[in-house]
Amino acid sequence: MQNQLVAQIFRDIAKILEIKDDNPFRIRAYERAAQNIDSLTQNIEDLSREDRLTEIPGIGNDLADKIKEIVNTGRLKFYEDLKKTVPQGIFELLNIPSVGPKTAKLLYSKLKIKNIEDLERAIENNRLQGIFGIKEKTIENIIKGIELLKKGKERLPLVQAIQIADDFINSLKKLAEVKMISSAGSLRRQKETVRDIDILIISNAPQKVMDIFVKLPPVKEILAKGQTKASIRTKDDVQVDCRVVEQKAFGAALLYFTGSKNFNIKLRQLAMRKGLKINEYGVFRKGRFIAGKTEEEIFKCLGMSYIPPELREDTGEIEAAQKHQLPKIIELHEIKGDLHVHSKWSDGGNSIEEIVKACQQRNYSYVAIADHSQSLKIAGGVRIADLKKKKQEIERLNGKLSNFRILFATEVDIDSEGNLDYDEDVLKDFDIVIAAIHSGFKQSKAQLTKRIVRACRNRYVHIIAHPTGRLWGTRDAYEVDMEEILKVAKDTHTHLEINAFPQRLDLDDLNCRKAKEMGVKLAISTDAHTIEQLETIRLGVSVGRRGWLTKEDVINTYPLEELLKMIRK
DNA sequence: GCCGTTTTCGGCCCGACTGTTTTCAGTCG
Repeated sequence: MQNQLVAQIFRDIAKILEIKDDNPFRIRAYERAAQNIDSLTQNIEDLSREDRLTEIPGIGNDLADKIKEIVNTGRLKFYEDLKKTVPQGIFELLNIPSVGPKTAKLLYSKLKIKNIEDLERAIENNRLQGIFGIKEKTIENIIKGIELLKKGKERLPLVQAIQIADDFINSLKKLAEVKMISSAGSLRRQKETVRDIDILIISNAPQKVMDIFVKLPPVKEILAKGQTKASIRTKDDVQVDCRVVEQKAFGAALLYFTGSKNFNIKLRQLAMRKGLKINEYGVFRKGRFIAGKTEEEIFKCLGMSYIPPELREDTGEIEAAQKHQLPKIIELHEIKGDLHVHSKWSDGGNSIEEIVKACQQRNYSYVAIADHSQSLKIAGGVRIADLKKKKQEIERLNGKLSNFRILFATEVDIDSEGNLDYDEDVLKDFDIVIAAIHSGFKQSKAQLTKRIVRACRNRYVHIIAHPTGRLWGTRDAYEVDMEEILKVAKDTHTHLEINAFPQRLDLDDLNCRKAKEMGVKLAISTDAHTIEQLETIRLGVSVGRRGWLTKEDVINTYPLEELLKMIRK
């Protein structure tokens, strides 16, 4: 899969062209191409071979030829020549907040600064003073920017971002001046990680709201503060942007502030062709305000269906909405049960009875108690001798329940060869068998793929849990051939899991979409080890929504009887 | 460099905030 390589080369080209002060539209063309290739669900090699590259939005004849060259030879002459025209490492400067292409170029042309180390030395030796266009404040901002970059603040996992945003929103919505408040940006789009937090407020007293916002307890530093917009940095170094508009612009502002950037550009272009102008204050025809209070009315006046925030990435949703062919993506309330919950029988914190109660409170009609298998001793894997007792307990509890069913399940370990940790005559007794890899992550891509494929081929395995094994901040996804796994999953009628555990969220949105296209149905499960964690199901649903899944694509939206029929191999 | 329900050429989203060059360029989202 060379998609990433191609996207990276195009991104680098865009940066070089930026420094060279090339045509900004040409630069954006490379950036847009890179982004669209990144969100592609197909292999770019396949598209190249089939001569279908120009079907990718933002790819014309020129870029198609460049992609072909990369795919066929692993390199691009244009890129290599271009690289020679700027000093190596100068892109590094663009990573510093407040330093853009103009400043980077200035620093190089005047002082021969070509990386961060050079820049730091120049600042120490007061060599920046006296450069045309650079004064005290700019130097200060560069120093701050370098500091920030060095802290290496990565993107924030969604679950943490939600927490921080909620803290701000809860403090602000108490104010009499705040009429309405909403998160926006990538948080509202429910991206798995976000870079900063965006908050939109409706108020008639913007200045007052701003004053209070920048003085809230978590605020460490004010980055910018104007009439209607302010940015701060929290004590944990998270940037929070706040924007205040008046009520009649709420929808327009929410739309603009939610993004994504490419989505906004596409939508505004489309409006332009209809003789309309969209900005964050509304939709205008010949300068006259015609819509803006709600997002719904804006989509309507563009002649398209409402696009949920999770889909706003310019990956085909706009075209689908114009034809009124957007799928009706899954909603939280459509989940009828959790298919991956751990109990005290292995390393979970709650008894089956407690789990059932919590699930009933969530209006579920079933839950699969999927404890670890025997070899996973560190996680209290259930010995074969104890399985019978566990099953008896479940049967006893089921006897007392009406309108709810506990499923006897296991999360059986896949060993380094792809063998399962229980024999088939044990597996056949479970209502649901989930198979998962818990060790040997460093094996080759081929071997890891083979292990999962073998598990899929087992006639008792219904679901593959957390198929790429990533643990956010701890472990990268292990490398597997997802295409191959999806093919086998389809052939063997096996389902893949979206694991809603906040550090996993895997399968990710892109692979979900790919799974759907290939006809593989998914399960959205929490892998909860305590009943509190059942709540994380909403994160899993968000991943599914971003992956264009409808309730029909997700097996645990079906009533119990249908579910059991559906998973039969 | 892409793209077309005005266009195969001539456009390309739009605005806030900051710092510095007193009318605007640079950066950001």
